[in-house]
Amino acid sequence: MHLNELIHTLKTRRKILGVTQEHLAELSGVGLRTLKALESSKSNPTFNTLIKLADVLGMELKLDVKKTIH
Amino acid sequence: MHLNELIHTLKTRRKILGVTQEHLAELSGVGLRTLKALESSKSNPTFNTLIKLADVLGMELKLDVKKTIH
DNA sequence: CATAAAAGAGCTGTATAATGCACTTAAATG
DNA sequence: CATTTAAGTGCATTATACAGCTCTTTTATG
Repeated sequence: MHLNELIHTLKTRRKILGVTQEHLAELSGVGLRTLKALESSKSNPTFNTLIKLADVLGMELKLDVKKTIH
Repeated sequence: MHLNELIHTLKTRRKILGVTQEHLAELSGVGLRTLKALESSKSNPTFNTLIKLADVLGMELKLDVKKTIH
């Protein structure tokens, strides 16, 4: 999952939940400016930032060995 | 997946593949100093750094909605 | 279509991730 | 157990993530 895909996933999830950027920023502890920059592809977020957002959105980051369908 | 877990996963995978930090740094384009700091829990890596390492290690980062076993 | 709400951007300061180099410590190997 | 190789640390620099404030643009709503 590359950055654009991840951004899209986060953004879509936020909208599904009906949460504004401002509210998500408050809930997650991530700065509003940071969230805006992230969602508009203006940054390379840190792991901590992603985790904070994912937690509030009921999501999780996973790192797995790639599997091929055989 | 929180940071310590992710670090452990990366480190374990690197060792399974029998790759040194130095070699992984070269292959991934991540600075050796950066990799050392990451593996010894001295940093909060960026998404790009994680992707670079995951790619070389045959792994992938995923962001999914949490599921409960029901 | 006017107004309000949300999203995005410019400017800027601070904190820290990324990096290289040199050195130390730990682990592996003959 | 001496030597080599890998891993980890201190120091310093550069780049940039994070943050808040303000303003603009876009989207939603009456």
